[in-house]
Amino acid sequence: MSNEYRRAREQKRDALASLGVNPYAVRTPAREAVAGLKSQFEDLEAKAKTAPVAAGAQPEAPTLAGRAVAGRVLANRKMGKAVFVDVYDQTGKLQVYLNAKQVGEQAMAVYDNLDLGDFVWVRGNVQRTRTGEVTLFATELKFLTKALAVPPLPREYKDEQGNTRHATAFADVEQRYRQRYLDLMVHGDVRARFELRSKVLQGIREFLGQKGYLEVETPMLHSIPGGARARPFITHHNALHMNMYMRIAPELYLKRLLVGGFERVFEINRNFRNEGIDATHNPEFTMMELYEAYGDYHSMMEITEGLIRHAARLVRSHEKGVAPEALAPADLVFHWGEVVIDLGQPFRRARYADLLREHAGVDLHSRDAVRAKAKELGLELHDDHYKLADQLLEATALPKLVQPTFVIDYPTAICPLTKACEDNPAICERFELFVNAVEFANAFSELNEPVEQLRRFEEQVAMGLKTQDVEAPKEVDHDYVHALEAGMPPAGGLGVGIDRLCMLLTNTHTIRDVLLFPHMKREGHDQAAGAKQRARIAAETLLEELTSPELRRLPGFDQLAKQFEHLVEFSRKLLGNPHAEVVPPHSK
RNA sequence: GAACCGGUAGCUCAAUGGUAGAGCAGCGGCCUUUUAAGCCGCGGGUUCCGGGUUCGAGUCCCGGCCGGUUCACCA
Repeated sequence: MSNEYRRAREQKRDALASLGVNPYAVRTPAREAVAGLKSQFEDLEAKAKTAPVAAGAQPEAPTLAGRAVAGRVLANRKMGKAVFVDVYDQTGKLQVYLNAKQVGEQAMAVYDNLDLGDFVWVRGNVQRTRTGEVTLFATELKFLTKALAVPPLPREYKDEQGNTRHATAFADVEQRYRQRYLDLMVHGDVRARFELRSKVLQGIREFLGQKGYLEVETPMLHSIPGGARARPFITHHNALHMNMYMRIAPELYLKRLLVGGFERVFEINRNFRNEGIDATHNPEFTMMELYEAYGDYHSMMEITEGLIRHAARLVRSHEKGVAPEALAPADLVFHWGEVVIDLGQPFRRARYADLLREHAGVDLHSRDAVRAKAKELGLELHDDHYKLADQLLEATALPKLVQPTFVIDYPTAICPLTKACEDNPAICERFELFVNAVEFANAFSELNEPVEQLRRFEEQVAMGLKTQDVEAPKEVDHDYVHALEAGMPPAGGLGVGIDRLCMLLTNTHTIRDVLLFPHMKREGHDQAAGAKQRARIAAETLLEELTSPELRRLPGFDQLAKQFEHLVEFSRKLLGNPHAEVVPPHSK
């Protein structure tokens, strides 16, 4: 039985309590980080080696006396009355030697109730053992926390050639995502990747801060979803009696700030899109968006390049343990799966229409040529000419874009928020950055003409209604148009997918590996249970709506209410007679 | 949404249709500088779930759940 393990640990927990030891200690005495302690010891050794020794005198073994560390015990080697345990903290592993003579009988009684996975604090003298391991010889032991579950054990060892090897522990990909805490506990490389992710974010904030950008937070709950083309998550605000949408993009709010007088703003936060999950998509993903008054898509290209390069520097500097200034140009070469990406080189710029001509052999504006080529390639034939052209570009040119490439000058027809080029209204000032065919950034010279913006919004809504497009906006954000009427300076705007950037900079091939807690289907929750849950929420929502006075006043309400009585009755049966769950919340 | 692959002890993995095993971890014992410590002994299983075929199913068949990969869709 799996309970066997837990039972043994519970018994030890109780044994600790009867020894007068709190198995979940409240306070931890002062301590040092393992890595710092180890390097201090090595410095001491280096000094001892060069220090002159008096003739005939025995050189003393270098010792750091009375030092303490705290961490999780993940290995236990018992050697008669001597014991070696490996204590891990965030910075590394330290071997600890325990012996009744030095640490005392009481502490050894505590040790007897120690399991792998428990947390301890130890104080003692740091020395090297005869086998060469830096070791803390404990004189004090304090028990900190009992782990009732058995941890998966890290297996790191030296092979015959003396190389450090890792044996697989906790290899089930699914469980590693679901129980990321165990994955992190066991896999140092996973922790390292998330440290690098933090560096990427730090790098971006640093870079933008230096350029005078203000970091802001705009709403995550929107009453009208906008700023991108995507299906939103819908939620409901009880007190306000209104539906709300998890934001699909912060764009329209950030541009309101330009109207308000901020000239450089950025936001790093999640966007939510109700779409499928795969190697490059998670329902919530982190986006950096910035807006620069008096900028345009040219200034956005410069800042994109600078930003990515700066983040890359910080990542490499952290990996190599050297200052960013000390990095060589070759350090900005990143291996990403099969390909090698040089982020030190200036990014290529290529016109949309030129790429289409080069790789598909067609003119962007020629309906017949685009359609014929798409047909030839067996693409789904979209009615909309420029959408079809976009698919054609995606199928032909994008896979060829391995090194960072700004694809510039998009057709205006597929860019509702972008300013058209002055000399050609069919083309607009937008770019997307591709690396190895993956979209990394999207930017444009922002459309700031209220009348034109309203026209495009209305066209989108009308088109969406006509084509039953679930992703098309359902409503025009009139307040945004009002904001533009108040006057927004010419501006450049940029969005960078942070998760994908982290994938590139950490040589990772699925977005789940750069997300601490990627979304997964619920376990042990079958379709029937899921359907019941949804039905209950639907019933509750409807019941709440029925209590609203506005609805009661509408003609036909009585009939609706009567019909609903039946629905409630059936619901009760269906949901297993949970009376309490289907009683109208405000019914009187 | 489709195809393929996978799910066995706490962890990593075995097991031609024929009594479900090993290493680590656990429990008991020996060992005072080990390090994937070692040695002796002992426990440990809803083989993802539900059906079916069979004298007999971890294994074969059908359905379902969860995951991975590729494709499609999406941006």
